Amino acid sequence: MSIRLVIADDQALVRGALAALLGLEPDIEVVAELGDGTGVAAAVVEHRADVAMLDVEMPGLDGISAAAAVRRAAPSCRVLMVTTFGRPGYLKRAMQAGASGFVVKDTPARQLAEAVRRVHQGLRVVDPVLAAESLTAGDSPLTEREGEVLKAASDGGTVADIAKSAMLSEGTVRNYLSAAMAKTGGRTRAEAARIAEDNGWLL
Amino acid sequence: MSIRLVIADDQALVRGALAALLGLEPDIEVVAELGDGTGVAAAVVEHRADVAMLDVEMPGLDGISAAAAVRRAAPSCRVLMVTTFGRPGYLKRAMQAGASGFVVKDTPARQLAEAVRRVHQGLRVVDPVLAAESLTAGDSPLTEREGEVLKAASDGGTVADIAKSAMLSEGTVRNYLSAAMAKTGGRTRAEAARIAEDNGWLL
DNA sequence: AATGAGGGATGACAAATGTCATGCGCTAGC
DNA sequence: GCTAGCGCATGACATTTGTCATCCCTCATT
Repeated sequence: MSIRLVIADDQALVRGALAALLGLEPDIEVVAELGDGTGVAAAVVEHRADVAMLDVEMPGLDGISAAAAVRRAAPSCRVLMVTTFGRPGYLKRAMQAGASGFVVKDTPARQLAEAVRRVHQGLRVVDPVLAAESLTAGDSPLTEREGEVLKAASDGGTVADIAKSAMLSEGTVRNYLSAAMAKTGGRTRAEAARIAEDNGWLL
Repeated sequence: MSIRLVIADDQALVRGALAALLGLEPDIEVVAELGDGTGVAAAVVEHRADVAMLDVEMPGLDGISAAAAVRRAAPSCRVLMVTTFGRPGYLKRAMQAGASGFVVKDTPARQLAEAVRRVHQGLRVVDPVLAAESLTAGDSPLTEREGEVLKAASDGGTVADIAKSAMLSEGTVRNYLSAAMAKTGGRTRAEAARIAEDNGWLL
């Protein structure tokens, strides 16, 4: 009985290539390919998938939320996250969302099928380096609002822009940015945003 | 006689998956896989490759420079760029560096093998949407120094940081940033950096 | 020889940003 | 019932940015 696998990744080329790679394995069957997170849970149910392989960065519903949706809709289906960026915060939140495994896209291709099998057997698959990082830097020190404001700041607008988009006064925005800078250790809002981004604290 | 292909992409999983996908084609033979740009030209020569498939974003030598190196070392080898980001400036510079094709990673997987074949036959393969964009926004309006400074600014440091890293006075840095903001249309240096980045003007 | 573009710099000024103290209301924990 | 933390806001203040005029030097074009 082969493992029924659903693959979601926004880059069609990568998605197709991963499907081709895993389709070569005799014990794995790719039953669905998706380009965003919105339809994943439904596809898992429809195809009675055993494992869902999800990218974290996706348009529509992000991989973390999609993982949670899958767990709710089909508790027997395991989730394996596959991501470009090995961000501590992503790992932590993926696990909290019910993922069983977390691999970065620069692990050797040979290990991928093995990761799928392990996850299918109920084991956890986590990059050890990332797991260690996640222990020290995993939790976001930012409050929800601080995160929101910092995220709004990350594409370079002025305080006035951020205030408008977050429905806050300019002074409040500056206060949140100041707090975020203190907590992240950044000396400008841009630096703070970059640090938070790298740690997977934004989304 | 099958097409001898060299693949370079920094993400091992993607690289392996692409190799698997293309390896399924009867007329394509993957003769080498690289994780960065530095060894590409040598590998092309060593394996007498017909086509080199290069990612733009790579550690060490970036894909554009690697393309130029390949053309110098083996003029008969065609270059197909494969990239995550469809940035007009990348396309333009890739073509100037001697690439024959440019596809983004969210084109359907089926078309990839076809793109390789077309490139091998001496045809050009370019996403039409991107080609159009490249006509309007392709050329960087920034001077070399402006680009350098903007790039240095893009990870969020202060003017003092940038001045130190570029060996310039703070006033000069501010002048360059000001010029870059005027040319890109950004209202802050962060926005200018984002715009330049999106257009493929930095690197 | 003159022109213009780019690299580099200074100084002055206005606007934006970052810091801090302070205030109020709300909710959760002790 | 008190305290602490968070959301939200003001106002004042010092710094940092961004803008502009102006200068010098070099190199390529005309």
